[in-house]
Amino acid sequence: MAIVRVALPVPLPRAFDYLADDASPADLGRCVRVPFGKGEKTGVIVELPQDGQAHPGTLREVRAVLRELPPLPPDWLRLARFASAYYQAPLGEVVSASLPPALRRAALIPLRDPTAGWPLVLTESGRAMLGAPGRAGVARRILQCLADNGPRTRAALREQFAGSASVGRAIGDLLAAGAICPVAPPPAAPPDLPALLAAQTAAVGAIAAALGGYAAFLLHGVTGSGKTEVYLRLIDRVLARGQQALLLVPEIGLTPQLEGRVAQRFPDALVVSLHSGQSDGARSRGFVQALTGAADIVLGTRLAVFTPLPRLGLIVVDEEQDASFKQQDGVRYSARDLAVWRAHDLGVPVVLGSATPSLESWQAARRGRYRLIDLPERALAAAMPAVRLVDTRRVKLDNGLSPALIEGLTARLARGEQSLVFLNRRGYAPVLCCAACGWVSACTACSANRVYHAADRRLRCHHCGAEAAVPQHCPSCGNQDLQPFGRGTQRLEARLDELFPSARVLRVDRDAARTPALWAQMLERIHNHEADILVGTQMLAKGHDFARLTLVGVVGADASLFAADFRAAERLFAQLMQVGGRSGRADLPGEVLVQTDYPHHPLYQSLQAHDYAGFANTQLAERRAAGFPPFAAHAILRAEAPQLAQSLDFLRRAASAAGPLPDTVVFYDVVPMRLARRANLERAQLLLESSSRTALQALLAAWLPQLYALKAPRDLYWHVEVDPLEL
DNA sequence: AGCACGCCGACT
DNA sequence: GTCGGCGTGCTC
Repeated sequence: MAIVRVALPVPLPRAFDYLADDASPADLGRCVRVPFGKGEKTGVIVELPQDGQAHPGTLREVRAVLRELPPLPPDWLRLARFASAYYQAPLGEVVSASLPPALRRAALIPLRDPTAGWPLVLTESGRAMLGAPGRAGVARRILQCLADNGPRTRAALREQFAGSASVGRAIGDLLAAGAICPVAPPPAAPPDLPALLAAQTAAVGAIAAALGGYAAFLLHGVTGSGKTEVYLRLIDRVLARGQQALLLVPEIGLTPQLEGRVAQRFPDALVVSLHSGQSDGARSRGFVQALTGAADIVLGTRLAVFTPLPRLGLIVVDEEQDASFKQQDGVRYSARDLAVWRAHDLGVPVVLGSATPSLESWQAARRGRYRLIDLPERALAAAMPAVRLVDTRRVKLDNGLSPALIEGLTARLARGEQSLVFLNRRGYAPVLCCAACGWVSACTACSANRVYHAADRRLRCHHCGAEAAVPQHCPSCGNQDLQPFGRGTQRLEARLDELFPSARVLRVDRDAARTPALWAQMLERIHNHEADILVGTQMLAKGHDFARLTLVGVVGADASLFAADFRAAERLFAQLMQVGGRSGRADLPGEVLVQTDYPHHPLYQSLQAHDYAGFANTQLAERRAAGFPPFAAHAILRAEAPQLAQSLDFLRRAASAAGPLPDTVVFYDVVPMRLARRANLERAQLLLESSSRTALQALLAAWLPQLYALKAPRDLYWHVEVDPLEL
């Protein structure tokens, strides 16, 4: 009787052994259903131990092995193992975080839909995971129609299939699977007609020459320099070699155009999208298509780095500096770093693309660990936008708007062009105050203030989501005079409406674009020029081409200039470059107005000169002097509990459990977190720093078992984060 | 994480 | 006399 070692989705730092009468080495990487405690769980066979190990005679038997799907390939298991070891997370947790939810829960009764050719797996509830037969039928007809007539939008498909009851849901499936596009794709620039820039050609050549072996490239190209075109050309080469390509993007929901562009560019390839916003079925289908090798291109967010790809030939990480590549709960991995490891492990090239690379990647390029490729010019003859710094110390601001910005907006309106006012703070005002007694709209569950939302007259905590109606009078002293303090997008929107009564002002933030449908609708309105002035946050900064947008006004950027976080400047620079890049992308020249009290600050000076390298090198010098990443490695142990004392106590005991420290590793003091209380939990942390990543890893590996052994209250949660982005 | 077992307060 | 609080311990 063979023994299999199974990784299970439980927060225990070990795998579990089971008996399996017919298991063979071919079952390594297969999903299994096993008894666990009182119940049953689905896991993955990660090893076939030769002996019975520590539990002879006490092993229970595997209930079922899913043999109808190919096993997860060995390189996938290596990746999961590495992530587990590096991020100090149980292998079972990594494995279950990598599997689509439906596959994790699947009762492992495989079927095959002979007509669609899609493997189906029945879930426990009896629902077919990859779409019920009725829906699959409709979906097939839609796909056939697409094949016959070329890409269609959702609206066009609705019209064509009017009367079919399940067409809406089938379209939803297809959208979620990335087979069709929610927004009409922009007319593709004919790939050969404005010919490629010389720099693009060189980039494609250099990277393509490396196909077939490991090489890491940092593709540094300003917004609009044509990085995407380089990726597409490379993918083309990869497909020609009979291989699969993996393209990781920050937030796929924000860039539906890319899905359309990829699908349109490779009509004969199977393009699969993977992101957390998808339905179970769609995600599972994409995962299975990748695993079987049916998918040619996988386009996905951070979780897609774990997609099994038997023919993988190239990994691309677009906007590699983006913080959303870092998983912030559960297994706290960096998809970008795992992508590099995976490429190295598999012997394929990896391309990290960015206009403003992370300082980690920039330093790696300076040291020659990554090969730097520059795309210095904007493609399509569009010039870089002119950046103007508006000194706000000597001018009177109108609700935060400088005369220069108001003038700029007026001029754009007169010319029929679009403007964007960027303010990274949603709501009307960040806090409501009582003028008489000093009461502020504090959150009862967090150490933060609740934001005043004028649109629905609510006070809302942006950290825990708690909300309440705006009080009629001060809850503390009864005074009726409650003042909004500070500025958010809603307040700017209101003022712009007053200032420009004839303009169509459109606010685009997470509140206004709550759902994907609303967001898509807003994008459509912007593209159709049904808005003159956009007021937006972050959301609007990423990867959108708005042809008639020629002015970007930046308001309130100074706030992050002197923030305590040592990465604040890096993030601000990237954000401003990114949002500035929205200006003037087509034939119209663009302008960026940055309002600031510190026009001579080096960050703004570099921004004005479009000098990323200058900024990055200055920052790196400071980081080196301070002994911060990338010249040191960080890890954080965090604890949260109802009482701060419990969290602090746990961390102090954890620190002593580590015993005497090697002199390469420093433990900082146990401190409450910056936002100490969140959702009624008191949080504290312990920062570890080392000049040697290896030493830090060794210490963590030895320390973790001690942490698991520590006694802690039932309601205390702790986790380790390796390479944290925020301290 | 679930889910047991296991000892101390307010109820039919 | 029981139902139920959550403290401690285990899951191949």
